[in-house]
Amino acid sequence: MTTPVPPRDTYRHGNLRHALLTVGIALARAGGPDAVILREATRQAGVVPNAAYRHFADRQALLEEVSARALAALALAIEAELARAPADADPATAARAGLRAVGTGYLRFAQAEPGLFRTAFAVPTSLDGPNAPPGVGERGLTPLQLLTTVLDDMVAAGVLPPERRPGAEFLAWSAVHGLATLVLDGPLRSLDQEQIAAITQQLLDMVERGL
Amino acid sequence: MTTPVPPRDTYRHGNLRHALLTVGIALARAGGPDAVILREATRQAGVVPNAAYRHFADRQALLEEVSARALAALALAIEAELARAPADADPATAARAGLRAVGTGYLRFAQAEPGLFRTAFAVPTSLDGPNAPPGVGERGLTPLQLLTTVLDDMVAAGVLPPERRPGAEFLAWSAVHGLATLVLDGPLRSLDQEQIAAITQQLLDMVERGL
DNA sequence: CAGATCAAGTGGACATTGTCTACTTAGGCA
DNA sequence: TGCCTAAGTAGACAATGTCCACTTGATCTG
Repeated sequence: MTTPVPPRDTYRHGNLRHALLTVGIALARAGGPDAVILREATRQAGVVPNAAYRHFADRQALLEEVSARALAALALAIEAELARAPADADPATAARAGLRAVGTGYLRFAQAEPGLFRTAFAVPTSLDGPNAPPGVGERGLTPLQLLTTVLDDMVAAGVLPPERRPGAEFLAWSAVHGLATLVLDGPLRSLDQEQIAAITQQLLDMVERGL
Repeated sequence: MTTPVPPRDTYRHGNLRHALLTVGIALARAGGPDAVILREATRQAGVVPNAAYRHFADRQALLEEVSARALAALALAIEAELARAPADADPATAARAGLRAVGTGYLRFAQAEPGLFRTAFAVPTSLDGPNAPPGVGERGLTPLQLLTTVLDDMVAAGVLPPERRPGAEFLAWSAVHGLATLVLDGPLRSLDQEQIAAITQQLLDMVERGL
């Protein structure tokens, strides 16, 4: 796995921070958060281990940045699914489709990029709050914000009673995130893609009905 | 953290395997799966690191055993909550209460024992299948089996339409497990116990309505 | 009851990782 | 032209998991 890199001829690397991030993402993609090894990253960047400390306080700092990128990738996947949602004339139908799109995008991403998905949630402080900036997609929204938007649309379309709106994002998120976990690391690990797609629909039915 | 232990006077430890398991559980309790350090366990058992290899193939094997015990603790917590459920005369009400009890017990345990909870799900192959035995509570059932039972009761009581029964355990589980994750490591980390209790009720409402 | 056997512990070693404290190099500004 | 300083390098340390060879002594046999 230690891809050897042609020795630099310049003393300066040029863009080590970016290089470490790129390698870090690749490592996370391939093996999840634990695979983000500082020394391995510097190795692949063609640099001595300590050089990393000029750009990141420690391994944790690198991991947090990588995690933020992973979260951004998730946001992008959700946005893509949202864009694919049928532009129904009926706002109620459209709003419901939006919620399903968010859930579907979330779960698709978890399956397609398990390493990144795990990495996105490996660092506790990377979902909201003060350090949100990097974890966003093209619209500049985090996954949570995308979900929030869709739920607001549902209230506006009269599909979700306003008194049930507060906290609804966490209920929907719990369901979808939980399923992702069970599918990735839990007892549903051995299901094939069709089965997962089926249970995803079932879950989204439950959420839609129950919210 | 390295509690020194009085030096043994016997060459044989007597019950090293059990001792390592006990220490391992304590470590997991205090710091989650990553805190289950093989060397630390042997240290606290008053034994040289390699001695562990007479009882466990490697660190992973120890972790798996500890994980199974953690799962058993979770099963116990659920059973306790189930036992506390009001023995209603109406089977429909009782069945619904059962489902809520399972969810409540699950989430209470996650809050009360975050280290054990994380450890229970740290090893992918410890929920079901061939290696189930150790992960059970007093009734000899795993958490999943407890949930399954409650759902069957709901069908029997006419609270859950039979056609919605297949796969229902994974839907309910997803929701509850997802919330536990969000509360433990996600954006709901900063909620106090009351707020968590409130959102738990909301989530269980959703599940009950949506299943 | 002497002695062999063999599971259970010990000792020492190795590679890997994160991280610390100097030291060196060279890009860009005075 | 020459210095300042950010960016890399060198070398070291402690910790971890794990391997191999050696020792110890409880138990089972002749």
